[in-house]
Amino acid sequence: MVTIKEVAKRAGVSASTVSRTLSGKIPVNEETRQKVLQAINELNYHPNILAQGLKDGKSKTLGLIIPNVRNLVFPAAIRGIEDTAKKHGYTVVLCNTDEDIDTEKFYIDNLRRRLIDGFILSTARPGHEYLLDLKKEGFPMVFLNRQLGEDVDTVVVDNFKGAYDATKYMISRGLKNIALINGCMDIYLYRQRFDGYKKALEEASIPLKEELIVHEVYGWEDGYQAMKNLLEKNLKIDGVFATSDPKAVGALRAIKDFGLKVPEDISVMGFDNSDIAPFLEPPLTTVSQPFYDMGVKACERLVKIIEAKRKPKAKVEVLPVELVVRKSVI
Amino acid sequence: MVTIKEVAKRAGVSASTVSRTLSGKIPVNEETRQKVLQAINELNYHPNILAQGLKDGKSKTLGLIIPNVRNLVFPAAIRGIEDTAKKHGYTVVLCNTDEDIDTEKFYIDNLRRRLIDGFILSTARPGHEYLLDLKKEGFPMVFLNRQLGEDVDTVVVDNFKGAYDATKYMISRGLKNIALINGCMDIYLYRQRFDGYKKALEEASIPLKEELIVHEVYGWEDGYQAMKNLLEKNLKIDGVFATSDPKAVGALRAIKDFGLKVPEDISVMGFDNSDIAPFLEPPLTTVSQPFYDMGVKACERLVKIIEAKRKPKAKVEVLPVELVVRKSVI
DNA sequence: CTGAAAGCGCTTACAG
DNA sequence: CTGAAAGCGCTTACAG
Repeated sequence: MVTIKEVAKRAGVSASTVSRTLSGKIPVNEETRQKVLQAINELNYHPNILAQGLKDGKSKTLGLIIPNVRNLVFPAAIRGIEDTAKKHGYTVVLCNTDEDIDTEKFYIDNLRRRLIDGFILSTARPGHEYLLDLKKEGFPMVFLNRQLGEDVDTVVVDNFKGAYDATKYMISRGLKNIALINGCMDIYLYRQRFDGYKKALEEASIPLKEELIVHEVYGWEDGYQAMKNLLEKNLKIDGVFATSDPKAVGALRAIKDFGLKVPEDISVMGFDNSDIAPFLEPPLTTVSQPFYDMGVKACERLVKIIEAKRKPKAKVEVLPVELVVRKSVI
Repeated sequence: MVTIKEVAKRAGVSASTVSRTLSGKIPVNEETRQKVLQAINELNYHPNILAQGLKDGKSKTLGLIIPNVRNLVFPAAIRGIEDTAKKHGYTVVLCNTDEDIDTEKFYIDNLRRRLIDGFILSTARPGHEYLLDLKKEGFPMVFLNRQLGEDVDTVVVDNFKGAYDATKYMISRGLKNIALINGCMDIYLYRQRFDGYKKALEEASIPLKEELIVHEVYGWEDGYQAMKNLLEKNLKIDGVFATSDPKAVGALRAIKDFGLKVPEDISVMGFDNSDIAPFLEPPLTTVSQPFYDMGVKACERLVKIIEAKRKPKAKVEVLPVELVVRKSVI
């Protein structure tokens, strides 16, 4: 690669001058500026971004830490982040942790050694409080989808309302025995979704039935298993609210494999509105999360924090969700 | 962050000695080695990876360039790449090009300025021959899924055989009027899949019907549209081979929306065996590609090239595919 | 075996 | 406005 020295030589100036005409922050005589620009062009010079950053410890790189790209919800968010990062001259490193805290720590440590400028994390949950210290150290960071208090910038969705609306809708359709297939209760968003579900039942004076509720379900396979178990218990169930689309996909399959019809026998409600939802059979009624936008917002925020002279106060941004009615609820 | 100087000071040695005990390539007196190690521990020192690389122009970073993470086929491959990169101490930067060559060039240029050590690209097609020059320059690079001649290391799947087996299977099930919903013919893998389809028909003495073939279809929406058009023409069709799962997903939906049944009225064959395939309705019969493994293989190969003293000769690795029979073909 | 020096490719006070 | 020097955090010939 062509270096600044070669450009300097060709233009007959010092490296400092080349650097200055490039940065534009310090005035350079128009005539020499032209000479430098010409040399840059002739040599097709592109400054080494890493070397540029060495001095002030920046790398123009962002770390994105998620549980697993293979989870349906992430690709859209990743796209939002990546598109936004690109716009601001940043590059993004993708890290999968499988929810393992040691892997997460490994990545954080590793990326810091690469002078990473900031992190977007979708892995926050109890036990990950050390992230708050990182933040206190002044390290730029935003939480996406997951949250852990108010001290870190966060982009989430109104999970309570989403679940509440979803459940209320199911009730309005005459459903009375609505099972819940939920995720880990120590992840805040699943607790909120659980609360939304409870609240809607409560308002309709429908008693909560413990035997219809299953937590700690993760992904399609698990969703399939959870639904199957529920079905085999021969409980009275006319609907199931799966608090994520993957779980709904699994539940759908289990219900059909059990010989029942959706939504005639059992209605299914999802949460996410992932790309696949309209193509499922029946097309999935679900709660839409603006994943791409969440990615954009999170990334915009992170860049703002990184580039701010004075760090802004953390804020939790709650984006709206929307019930998308298709055919899986009667 | 703690620097090498601070460690040197604490251990009462020079920075050189710290560097040497860390690299282990040059002998250090056991006693001083211990002192250094202790200082490193006490200060919790982690060398700056970027600074380490500046000297020899390495960054321990890989660039992964794909059309779009939102395409169902990529997440698994990304996981394979990322897991493998991690194992070798590399980090991976994800770039989406939407098949736009200028975006691709932008990324390549940008990443080179970051001393990227090599690329994995899933975007090769006619018009991207400039990549071959990059390779000739000695730049480490491997193609994944897509190929462009024999001069670049490539990891692909036996696309011809996959399509041939798929079509042959459909024929063996008694299907005679098998439509083809295919991708861009200038992408080699789609040409191969087309060839496999043709060959199977030929062997069964079934004439190729141009009106049953549609190329240039990309993704679910497009797949839906293509199938709809086919259906509206009132052609005799008893099966459709969609050369990717997303297209199959769209076709499935279109057939059902048209009031027909799969597979009773029309059989559907996919290609990919993406995670969603078993959960579709009916569960999709398709050709399985080992995406995760392909990612692993591509990354292993890239690391090998990067770290080799003498660059090995390029080789095209063709992994086997497998027909996965489920319920969408009669 | 070990230290001082030079260098990787930049940027930025410091002089002038 | 411009150049020479110092420095970012490392590594690696070069001496000893």
